[in-house]
Amino acid sequence: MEGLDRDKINKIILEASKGSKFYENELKKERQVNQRIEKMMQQKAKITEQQLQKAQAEVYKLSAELEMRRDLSRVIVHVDMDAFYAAVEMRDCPELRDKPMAVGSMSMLSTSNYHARRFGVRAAMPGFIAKRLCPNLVIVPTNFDKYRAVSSQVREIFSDYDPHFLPMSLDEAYLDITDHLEQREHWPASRRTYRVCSSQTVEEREGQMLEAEEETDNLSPVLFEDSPTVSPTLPEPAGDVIVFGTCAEEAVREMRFRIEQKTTLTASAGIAPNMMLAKVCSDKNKPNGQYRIPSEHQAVMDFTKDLPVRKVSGIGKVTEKMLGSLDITTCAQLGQKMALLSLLFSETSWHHFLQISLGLGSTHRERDSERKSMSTERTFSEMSDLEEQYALCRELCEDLAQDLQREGLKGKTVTLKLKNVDFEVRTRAFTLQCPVCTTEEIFAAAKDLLKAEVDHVSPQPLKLRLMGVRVSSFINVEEKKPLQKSIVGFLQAGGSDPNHSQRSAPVFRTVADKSSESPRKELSSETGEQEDKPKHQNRWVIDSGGFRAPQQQSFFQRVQSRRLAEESELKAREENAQTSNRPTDTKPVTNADASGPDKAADTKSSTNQESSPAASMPQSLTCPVCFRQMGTIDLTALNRHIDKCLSESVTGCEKTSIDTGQERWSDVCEEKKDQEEENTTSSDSCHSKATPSTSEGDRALVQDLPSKDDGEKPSTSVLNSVSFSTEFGRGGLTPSRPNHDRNSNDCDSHASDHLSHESKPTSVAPLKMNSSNSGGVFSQHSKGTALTCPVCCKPQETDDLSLFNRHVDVCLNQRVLQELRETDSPANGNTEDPQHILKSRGKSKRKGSSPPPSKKPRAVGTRHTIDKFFRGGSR
DNA sequence: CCGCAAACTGCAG
DNA sequence: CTGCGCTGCAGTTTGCGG
Repeated sequence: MEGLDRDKINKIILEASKGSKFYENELKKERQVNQRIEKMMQQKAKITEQQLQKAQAEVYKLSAELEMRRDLSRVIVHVDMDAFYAAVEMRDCPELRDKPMAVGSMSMLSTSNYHARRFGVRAAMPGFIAKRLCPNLVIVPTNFDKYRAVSSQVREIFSDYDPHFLPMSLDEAYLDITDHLEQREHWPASRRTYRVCSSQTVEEREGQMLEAEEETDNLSPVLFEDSPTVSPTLPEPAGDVIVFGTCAEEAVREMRFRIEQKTTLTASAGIAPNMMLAKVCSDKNKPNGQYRIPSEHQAVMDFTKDLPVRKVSGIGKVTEKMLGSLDITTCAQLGQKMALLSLLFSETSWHHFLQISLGLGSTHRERDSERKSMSTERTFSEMSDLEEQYALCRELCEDLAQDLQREGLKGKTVTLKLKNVDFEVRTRAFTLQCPVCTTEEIFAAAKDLLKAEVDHVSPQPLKLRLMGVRVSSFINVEEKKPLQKSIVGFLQAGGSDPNHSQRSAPVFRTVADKSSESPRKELSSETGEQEDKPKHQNRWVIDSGGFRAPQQQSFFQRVQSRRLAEESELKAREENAQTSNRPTDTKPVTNADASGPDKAADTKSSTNQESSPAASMPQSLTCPVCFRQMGTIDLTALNRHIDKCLSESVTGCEKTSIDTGQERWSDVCEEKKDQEEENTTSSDSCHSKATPSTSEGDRALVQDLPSKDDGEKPSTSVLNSVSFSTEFGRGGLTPSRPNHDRNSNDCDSHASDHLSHESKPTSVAPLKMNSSNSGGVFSQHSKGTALTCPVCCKPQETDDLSLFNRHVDVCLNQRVLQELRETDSPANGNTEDPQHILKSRGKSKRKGSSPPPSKKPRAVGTRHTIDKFFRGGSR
């Protein structure tokens, strides 16, 4: 069988890249790394024997501590599908089976089959280079829908062994099978018996068998050195029955067998006492093999001893090189040089190194982390035209805004990323006063950043090959929980209405992500605890079945929630794609449109802080009564709108007819939409559009209000209702309610966040209610059933749950307003500057989550910090 | 000195 | 014939202002 040797491969790759801009940049990066190493060596030269001894003592101490905490009680499995994308494509297209093929494009490959790997064709290699290595290479475009489908099949099997398994990607997951093994011990053989019933024909299976043998012959023997106990990888002829044992190896073998039966794809697995080792193990007998490190101290140390550091997840090319310059290539050497490393690297880094050298890793999941940023970027052929660049920037903002809104996120920091034709990357960031999520808001910031960069290089034009936009610093959604619990009682009282309680009482559940109801159904075991989510992301959602209070999750439980969220997100996306035409009120109206002429002048005239994107960027206001996003900062318009809302509240709920409300709103939106469309034609016009006229008196009122320019407290002279609305809207605490998006129930948490400050427990209810996909609260009702509002107890003439929920919102918010009017005057703290609240909150969050800054000069980025490992541990 | 934001880097999949 | 991705996280460095 043909193939290429390593030298030849390297030579071809070099020749293909040499002289290119990319290559030049690579060389430049390499020189930078070398400089880093040089600096490190200089430091090393200065280290005294005494320092080293002291450091050694510290290392010993920490090692002992870590050793004491070593947990060998868990059996962790890392499963990795073999050449996943390629394998799926080969399965579905038999002609590809005996050809070298890869999945991806001419510019980048995602993966390649084992056939192609013999030519040096690898993942993350550009297709055109792969073609030089292997001219016969077939490149198949990616088909993620297909991979997702297969992935979910595989995950179903995973959940039989660990319902809380942790998926890392479509083709990879960690499982904790400790509990499974305990149960399995007592299982009768019949429960571990599987019949080989493949949909494949015998010939097909034989063909596969041949291929497997073929590959085995051609690949390095080390790669295929299987664990002693591993049984033949391919199923026996049809009709046969396989009985798997009860030990860990047998359980994993059974799992792999089932995967292959179900998908005809093979997987590799690693079994070890922690995730770090399991991951390394899964690679050991790839493809279609498994390897186990027994849960014994000596076995772990034996394995770790000769393990190349590069094999460990988190040690990349640069770290490998830096360690290599200190003569460290294996984990044993890593351990021997820990004292030195502790003097040369940051605390975070050397702690990580120490863990690796001891063969330690996490044995359970850290708490589910929330998303920290969202971005989109695009590579293209050289672009120097300014107009084009701005247009692209806007396009990216648009895409990003859509994604943000889909997840109900708003962030304060906008980052622009640029890569020029020389592959030099620059990022420019700006942090706004208020969190944003709409196209116009993001673009307003991004275009200023772009302009700054254009100015910076002028008179030369910016020659770009990539542009990206990122939003981060999402508003804190924590600290809302107690209140959310308190709403339960309230809602239950309301929910006792026969109309929706008779079938099955509405149930509150906490979910990690808003839209996770549907996928949950697919899961095999539906125990209560497994659905409960960690505190910090509790959201109440109605479901059928019975009331469940939130509980702390243990171990891998959170993982499942994350997976559910992922899956549901996928679903949501698909749904979104199908319903491309949104109602007119969906698009949050742009801010730039709404900014008055004075604003425009502001941005253009000055260069100080005031003209920064934050200052020039108007924020969107949200009506505190009906919670609709105004899409404008025109306070006059908002006031008028609130007046209407309030006057309706006085006359009673039934008057706040959902229908009329919507009509009115869509009228407003039509207006705004027109403006927006006009504006999109020219990026410069963004600041030049004034909102619909305002009277002089109104204008005065507006100017009295706090602006993001000063961030001061609102003037006490403003009308009650206005200061209220300002607090809600400007502070970013009110959920922006994209009433358009059926999938978004998003921002409820933010609202309760706000209300928690107000100490108005009962008032929070409605926000939680409009969450679920189907419209929220009473998603249980059957078609045609009349719905009765739990607040005003009036039957609603609508079948549409989202409308109904909105009505409930309105009712409840009117209650809130009433209560606030009765008990709170602006003087007793309700007018506290929302900016201030946000800011202090942001602070406290960061404090909790970020490790102390390191003082060490040279450090390597490490993915897993020791803090993280400890967090889940006994400390 | 601290805290923060910005800019940049490394890493994984 | 050309020609090296996208997303997200975490960590480090630097400069600023209190």
